[in-house]
Amino acid sequence: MLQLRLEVELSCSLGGQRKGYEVVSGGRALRADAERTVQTILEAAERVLSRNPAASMEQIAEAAGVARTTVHRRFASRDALVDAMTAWATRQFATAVEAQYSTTAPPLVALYQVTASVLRVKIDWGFAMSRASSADPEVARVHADVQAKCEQMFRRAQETGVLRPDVDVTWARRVYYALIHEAAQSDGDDTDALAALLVDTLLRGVGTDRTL
Amino acid sequence: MLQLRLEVELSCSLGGQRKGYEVVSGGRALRADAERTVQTILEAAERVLSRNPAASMEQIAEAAGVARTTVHRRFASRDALVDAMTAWATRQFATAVEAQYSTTAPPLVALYQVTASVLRVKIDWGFAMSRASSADPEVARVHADVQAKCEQMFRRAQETGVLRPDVDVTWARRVYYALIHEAAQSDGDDTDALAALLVDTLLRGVGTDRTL
DNA sequence: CTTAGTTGCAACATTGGTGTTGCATCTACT
DNA sequence: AGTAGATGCAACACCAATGTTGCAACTAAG
Repeated sequence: MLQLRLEVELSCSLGGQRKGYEVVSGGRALRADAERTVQTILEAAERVLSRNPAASMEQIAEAAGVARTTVHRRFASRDALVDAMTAWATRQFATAVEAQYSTTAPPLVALYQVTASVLRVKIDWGFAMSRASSADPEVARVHADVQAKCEQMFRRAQETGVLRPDVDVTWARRVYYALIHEAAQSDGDDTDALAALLVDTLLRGVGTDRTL
Repeated sequence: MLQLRLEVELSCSLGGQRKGYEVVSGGRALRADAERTVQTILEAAERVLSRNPAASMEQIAEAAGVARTTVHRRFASRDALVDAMTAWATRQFATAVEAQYSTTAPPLVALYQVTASVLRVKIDWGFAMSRASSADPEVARVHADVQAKCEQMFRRAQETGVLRPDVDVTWARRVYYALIHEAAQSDGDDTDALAALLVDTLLRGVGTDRTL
């Protein structure tokens, strides 16, 4: 809880916007309990929508333990709610990447650390993060930015001789994203082990060396 | 067109059911032009729903170039339409696998051929195929069946020394599926090259041999 | 304590999608 | 050519989800 509020302010200063989520109230500060309610709703929405993207506001409200009217009081519309989720998740995502990404660390170390960090976010905010093509230009910018960073990292890995020189960097990134998506569906909670498995698979594949 | 009808009959004999799609007409044979309309609708639905899963019947009908009422005449409900798509795609899928799968061919050859074959179906029927958890038990059976075949193939590959003995077969299959999903999003039409790239990535990864 | 903010509840209006029907027109098949 | 089947169109009923409002009860914060 405390951590969440911290992240809000952190990301607000990063994003340069007043509030991450689109609340109905046109800019007035929310009382502490209301702020908590907003978070509860966002988390419930993620939980419900990741299972059923067509779920109704009623189901989301129920999962959050609030009345449907409360949801509508905090989010102007269904779209606004989803946009808020996307914005929130995107900021978590950006924070996770920025905390681990480094152009100076050895590519392999950077890759492993970023992977573990991103996996944690992806597991909790899978639905919201899958909406990279959002109406919010800020969200699009962050995703494009991270994607660029990712390919840059792979290029550097290629120069260092970690990645094969004959593989297309874009393809490598797509494979990486696909593996993250798949790994995030796992049930265990050991994200470090998961990240290790993921990176190992990404680099070595599942075959023996003498293959082909 | 001709090929489509052929496949229908082929799969009907395989599946053991009267009709693949759930038409409204309770069992009467459709006139040839109506049969074509059904196909057109299924293809349009796939095209539209793969872009927007929440698209309306109106949009589907428009994409198919028919009136909305016609869609409702052929499919009892929205669910029935989607189920029909799933059933159809699943049969294409099963056919593609069965045509290429072999327990006698070298695992690597089998893997490559199945991949290319499945990719072709997946590119055209991505939405319908993503609905593996269908109400239709036949669909679930086929998917479970293919999945089992897949893991069996990987086990065999492990025994032959093509797959590393320390990788979990289930994980290998999940990675394989994830790569197919990702590769199917590509735009080019050279499925053979795509399959080659996919299998190469699956087995060798994107890293150099000396990695780790 | 006081007040402004928050919430639940009940009731309501609205809307977009779904599914149905009747009829006129057209067409595949015999 | 004749007929059963297929389609388009307009009109309708229906419903579930969305979004709104007023009010009473509660509570965080000064």
